[in-house]
This record gives sequence, structure tokens and C-alpha cells, in this order.
Amino acid sequence: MARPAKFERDEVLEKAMNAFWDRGYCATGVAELGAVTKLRPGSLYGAFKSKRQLFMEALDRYGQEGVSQVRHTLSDSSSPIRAIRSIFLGLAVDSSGAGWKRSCFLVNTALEVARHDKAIRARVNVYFKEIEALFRAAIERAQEQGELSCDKNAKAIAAFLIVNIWGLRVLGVTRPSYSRAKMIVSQMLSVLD
Amino acid sequence: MARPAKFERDEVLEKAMNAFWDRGYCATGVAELGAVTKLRPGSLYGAFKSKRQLFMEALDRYGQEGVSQVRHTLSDSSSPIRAIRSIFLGLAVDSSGAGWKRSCFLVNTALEVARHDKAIRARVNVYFKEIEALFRAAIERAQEQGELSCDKNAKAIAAFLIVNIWGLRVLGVTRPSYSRAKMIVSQMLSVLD
DNA sequence: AATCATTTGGATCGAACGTTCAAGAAATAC
DNA sequence: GTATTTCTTGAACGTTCGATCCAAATGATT
Repeated sequence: MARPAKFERDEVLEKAMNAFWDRGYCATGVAELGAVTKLRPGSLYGAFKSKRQLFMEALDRYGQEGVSQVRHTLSDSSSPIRAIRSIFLGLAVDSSGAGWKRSCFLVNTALEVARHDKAIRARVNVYFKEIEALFRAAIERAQEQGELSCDKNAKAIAAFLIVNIWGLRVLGVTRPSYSRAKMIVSQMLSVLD
Repeated sequence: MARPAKFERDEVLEKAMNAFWDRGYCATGVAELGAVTKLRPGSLYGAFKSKRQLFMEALDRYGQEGVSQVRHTLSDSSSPIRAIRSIFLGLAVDSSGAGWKRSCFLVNTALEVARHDKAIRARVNVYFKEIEALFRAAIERAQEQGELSCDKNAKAIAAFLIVNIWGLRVLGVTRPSYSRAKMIVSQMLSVLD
């Protein structure tokens, strides 16, 4: 029918996501979004209705990829416990290394935006819940395989683990050494012993 | 010498603190700060140099009071372990009750501002470190009193506990039921068994 | 080649941003 | 009482905010 858009929607979304992830919702202006996406305001507002709408789609992109990464890590291993330990070790590396500054887009958004915005809170919760469910499934699999005592409360441990992940994201902002981050992660994982 | 200021500096600071605590640094405009403090821009900028300076002083006020409250709770009890449990039970109540929306000013600030502002990050870290030190002292006291096994690593447990507090602040944003919050807190406190 | 829907880049909107300033008011010092 | 000094006031500063509009450019369809 008519002229097609020159830009790739998902590429734009990824760039906007990185900008929001870095600086947060409020501090990321549309001028900056235009700069990173190489799109003029007209195109941006044509493709996405508003800054908020663009933010939500970027958040969805992040959340879906995050869930899928966790799913991959937790399901790909023959040892669910080892997979969980590997995720937490990765978080220790991330929060004490280069990844500390970005933290987690979902956690950042939870505190900055979700406290005041019901729709965004609902979206954030969806991804949190999905990740928690993946952890719970992995824990129950570990129990079935005899890797973990069946006396343990899988539901409680899964919830505990994801809350600890949130805590580790805040830990990163305090610029801990790797040894400190690892010490904390070890303490967290002692619930699996 | 000259005309004295009509307002009480600490009262202004408290009102500004509450505004920043509620809405965050970026979303709290100078107009709103003027509304809650009943001060015109000129008076505000006369007493504090800038919005950022006012924010830092409000943050200090919050941090000092927070540290002092934790100190009081942890030192006032003959049983350090019971005091720690009481703090975490309070956090379960807070994050599943009316206090969820405000979360913790320090944690909110850590993710919204401290990621990009070195001076503010340093201040936030000071209060975090002080609270962690109080927890560590309480744990060591518990060990001396025989309330807690001396096999446990007091340093690791103290760090673990404060990271869990941060996690509980994010938990609040997910609007958990009280029973869920309590379940998670119980799991956290099982490291003290 | 003509048509037509859509993108694009740029200009621009009113509102709100953080901040400053000159004038008026009040309390002290002489 | 007068001078002096500081605080209060309210308007206004220039900038940036998110959002809109439009003419020109573009490319698929007819």
C-alpha cells in the first residue's frame, strides 16, 4: 500500500530499553530516546503512543528475555541445584563487577515507577512471578531427584530465593568486592544444604 | 542582628524528606517541595543551596534516624536474637501492609539516584554499613550469650540479613499477603536456628 | 508514470523544570 | 527613631519536558 518504516521495531525497542535501564524512566528524556534510536519525535510517537507506552514495551522485552534466560538455565541442567547455584554465582559476579550500575531493569522499575503506577506494577509482578515459578519447579525437581531433602518447603525456598535476588541487585549499588558478594551468596545458598 | 527565619529547619527537612521518600528524587518537583514545606522558592534556596542539597540533607535525616532506631531495638533487648526476629517481623508487617508504598528511602535512593551519583552513593553506603555493623554486633552478642552457635559466621550472617532487608523492600512493591511475607521472613530467619 | 499512504525531519507547542532576583517586611543594633 | 541586616515574597528567568503538527520525501501499488 504505502511506504514501509525504515527502522526495525525490535531494534528500536532494544535501544530504548537500554536507555531506560541505564537511567530510569524519569531521567530518560525523549530527546535522549531519539538520540539512541536515531528516530525523530514524529517517528517515535508514530510507532509508540507515548514515552510511557514505549517504556512498557521495553519493560516487556526485558522481562520476557529475562524469564526465558532463567528458564533456559534452570531447565537445561541435569542438576537443578547446580543450576540455581550457577545463577546466584552469576549474580555475585554481576553485582561486584561491571554489571552493578545497570542492576536489573525490573527491580529498578519496581522501586522507581511501580510504586505509583498500577499497570506497570502488574507487569513487573508478572515477570517476578514467572521467575519464582521457575525456581519452584527446579526445587521440586531437585527433590524428586533426591538432590534436596523433601522436608524442605519448596514454595518458601523459591520465594526466599527471588527476594534474595532483589537484595543482590541493591547490593551491587554498594560496590561490594567479589569476595563479599560471594560470601553473601554462599550464605543465601546454605538453605539448599 | 537581623530578622530570624520563621520556619524550623528540621521541620522543613522532615516534610521534604517525606515528599522525596514518597515520590523519589526526580519526580518530586520544587513546586511540590514548596507546597509541603510552605516555603517560597527563595526561602528554600536560601536555607538549602539546591534541590540536590536539600535531598541529601533529607537523606541524612532519614539515615540517622533509621540507624538510631535499629540501634535502639537491637541493644534494648536482653535477647539479641529475639530483637532481630522482631525487626524482621516488623518488615513483614510493613511490606505486606500500609508501609509497602513508601518502601525504604535509602533503598529507593540506592536504585534511583545512587547508581549515577557518587556522593549520594557514599552517603547511602554509610547508613547501610552502620546498620550492618549493628546486626553483626548483635549476632556476636548472641554468640557470647550462647543464644547462637559460635560455629556460625557472624560477618556473613550480618551481611546476609541486610541484603534480605533490601529484598523485603522490593517484595512490598509486589503487594504480598501477610502470610506470604511471613513465610519468606521465616525462611530468612532460619539461618539463626 | 501517476497515485497515495506513510515516514521523516524539523519546527513548535504549552507546561513544568530548577533557579534567581528585586522589592517588601520584620527584627535587631545603635 | 533610625539604620542595618536578613528573611520573605512573588514574579520571572532560561531551559527542558513530553507531545504535536506539518511540509517534504519516499516507496509500494495502480
